[in-house]
Amino acid sequence: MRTGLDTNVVICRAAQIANEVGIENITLKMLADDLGVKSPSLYNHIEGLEDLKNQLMIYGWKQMEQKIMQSVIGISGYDAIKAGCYSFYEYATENPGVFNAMLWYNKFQNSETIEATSGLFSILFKVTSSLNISDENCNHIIRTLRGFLEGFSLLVNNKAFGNPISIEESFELSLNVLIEGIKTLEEK
Amino acid sequence: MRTGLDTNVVICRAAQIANEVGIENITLKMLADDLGVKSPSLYNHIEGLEDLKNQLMIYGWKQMEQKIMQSVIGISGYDAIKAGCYSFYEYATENPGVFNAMLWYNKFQNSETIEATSGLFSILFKVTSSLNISDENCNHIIRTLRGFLEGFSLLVNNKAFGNPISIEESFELSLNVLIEGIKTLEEK
DNA sequence: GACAAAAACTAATCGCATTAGTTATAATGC
DNA sequence: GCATTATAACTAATGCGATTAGTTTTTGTC
Repeated sequence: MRTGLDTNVVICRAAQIANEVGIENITLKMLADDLGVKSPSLYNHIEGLEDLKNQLMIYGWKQMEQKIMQSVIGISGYDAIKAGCYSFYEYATENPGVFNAMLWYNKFQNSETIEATSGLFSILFKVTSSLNISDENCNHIIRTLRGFLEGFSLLVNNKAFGNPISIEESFELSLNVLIEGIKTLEEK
Repeated sequence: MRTGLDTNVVICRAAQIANEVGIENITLKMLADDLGVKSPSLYNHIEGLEDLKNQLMIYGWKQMEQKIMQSVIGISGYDAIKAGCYSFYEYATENPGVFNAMLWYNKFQNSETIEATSGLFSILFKVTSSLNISDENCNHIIRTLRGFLEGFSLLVNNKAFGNPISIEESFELSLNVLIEGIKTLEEK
């Protein structure tokens, strides 16, 4: 029987499953069953489990890039930073499994990985460059934001925030704190 | 032959191995071989692989708590925040495998997990409470800092920072940005 | 309609986690 | 010192999922 799979379908379905069960629990058997196929058949489309996770990572970064890019259109300065950060956070928390893959395999390793995130960086750099801040400090700030966004999103996904105060408020306040801090780097 | 293992020895050795090969690559066989024992024997000391990783998480949080606590003795205010953050960062980057376990299993789930991190929070809360900031905002700020520290450390461990500017400088600047931002929350 | 390529399949291998049941060693009570 | 008991190791066996090899079936092309 010919099911008509291709790599794209496999990755997309895997993304959904990863979001449901967590990237660490996904198996090829599970994915194959879901697609109505035996697990060895998947090897026609992917190279194995590791490859699948890698592709999920790239898939995620590309999707996130799209989302952030769109959210930033037509705005600039700190508003743009805020909008971009919100998009990041939303994507990360709406797609926890894929986001974990993005974090886990977030190594600066091969050209494909670099390509997957380079678009995102160029957006960030364009946005921060419009402020009165030196290029070098822009690079530092991008790292600050990446760190915060990845860490905060991971904590939310892990339900690591125990006490009952609002997570949304924490995120909003965090962004304000960061932005106020960044303002002190502006050169007059 | 009686090797004289106990749970503590097993966890400590596992921590070292995790730091060397990564938490996702550790196997009971590897650990057993290293300890000069067959893998079923480990079940006398731990309940299985999942249990091991959980215990590594708790082990890590306790160690980090010690380190942070000591680094904060005798200082207060923003200096204490900075010192604590540096301790976090150092522990996380010097113990990448254990730190990954800490992140992975960082769910707010059972009493043991809560206990493992509660000491850390009470330190953080004491430090932030000495500032002129409302309790609610202190809680938000702690989340901000947690997010940043976990995310930044993870990025460093994953070697995710491609461009050649100094990571140490980025960390230092990030802390300054955060602190300047936090200052704007002070009530006069 | 014949042929080549692609995509599915079945069967088999391998490694590791885990369980069951056994043996040996240490610790305890007498 | 000796019997008893608990503990920690062992061997043997099971099971599951990833992966590989080799086969069959389908699809598209000439």
